Amino acid sequence: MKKAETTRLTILQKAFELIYVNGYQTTSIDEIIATTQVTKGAFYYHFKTKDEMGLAIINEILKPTLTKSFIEPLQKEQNPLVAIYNLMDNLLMKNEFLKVEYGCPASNFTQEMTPWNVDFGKALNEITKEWTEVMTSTIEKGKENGFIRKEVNAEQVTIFVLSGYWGIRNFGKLENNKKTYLPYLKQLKIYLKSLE
Amino acid sequence: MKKAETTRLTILQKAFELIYVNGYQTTSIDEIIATTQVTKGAFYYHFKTKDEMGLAIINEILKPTLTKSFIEPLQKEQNPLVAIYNLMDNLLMKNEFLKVEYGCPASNFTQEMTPWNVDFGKALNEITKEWTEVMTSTIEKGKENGFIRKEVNAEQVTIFVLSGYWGIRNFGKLENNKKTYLPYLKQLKIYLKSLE
DNA sequence: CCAAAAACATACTACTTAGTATGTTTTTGT
DNA sequence: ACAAAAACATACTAAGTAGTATGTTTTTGG
Repeated sequence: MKKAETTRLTILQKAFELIYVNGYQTTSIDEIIATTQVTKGAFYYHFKTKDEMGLAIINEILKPTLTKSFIEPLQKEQNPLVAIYNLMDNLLMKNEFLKVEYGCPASNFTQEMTPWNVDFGKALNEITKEWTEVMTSTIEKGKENGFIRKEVNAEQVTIFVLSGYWGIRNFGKLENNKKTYLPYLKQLKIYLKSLE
Repeated sequence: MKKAETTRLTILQKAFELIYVNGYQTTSIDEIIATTQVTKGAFYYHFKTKDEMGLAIINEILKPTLTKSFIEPLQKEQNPLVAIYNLMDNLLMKNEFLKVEYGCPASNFTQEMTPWNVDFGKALNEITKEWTEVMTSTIEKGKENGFIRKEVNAEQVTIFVLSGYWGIRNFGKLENNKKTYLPYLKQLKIYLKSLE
């Protein structure tokens, strides 16, 4: 990788972490360049504005990250009910990067940036769309393979499950303890079983 | 009401609306005193800091509001499954104050303020605790009255339902359309029916 | 009615913010 | 090797921020 590209990526990655912890508004450019050891000139050579950087973070950091940890696991299991439960269990209890006190980065961004920044909303919507589409088609396949009852509405279940995930992340922030996730996971398991 | 109390309440109410729409960080004191027609001297006579005002908003505006629209409806119905569904339907589809593009004020506050402000977290946690306790006991009563199966875990269901609500609020922000709520509500109904 | 306290008004400060102007250094293609 | 472009560095600006200093007006209790 070229050195200039490295600089750019360093900014995006460090800024992403800072924003995940502190929020977008409260993470200043000065803070970003201080922790990355990059000067202001370098920063503004790579990004015209702070929002351009924010968009780049969503598209170049958040999106591939979520694809890897949210989407791929769904495609590797044949039984979608098992896949969904294991995905949630991994995201909530085992993922090393996602911290209970900081919530879900995608959810944080959505909460903080929409509706007042249209571009952010669009970019985040694309990510969500990808996730819901994959989960929906996974469920559909599960119906064909006899894992799930035929009368189950795949899209409804997807939205229901995703909502639960985002919501329990919020709950975790409040309680600041992963134990909060346990009753959610238990009930999720029961709910998923009801779809068999 | 005394005039001074009126001033204080005006500040809290207008600030609450501004924060609901724009977020806490991006709502400045100057903006608040401009829209309330209250001078800076008056503002800082009533509140020592911005955060003191924020806390007052949570305790004096948000808390009673949520009690009225989130908790009381649960206590007026005997069948908890009907009560929960109608509550969600009202909050999502019919409530005039809550707008799809701005989400749920309690959720917004939680997302934006915790964990970096401990006092905010505590105050918000109390509100949530109240809601979950009422919903849990409502479900327990429903078990005794034969509306809900005995083996259902009330606390699990409460957390599951509340998570879904917060999550779908986030979804609504992304889509900026109340229609997003419909598949969630349909699936919620099915889920609740499975508890009978 | 009138002094003391409460309530409000105005002008200011110190600091932070995103962004710019104007450089210098490094890389790159020929 | 060397000019041109890319990449980075430093010092600055203008606008905003929360909060303060120092007043004036209004209310209140005796």
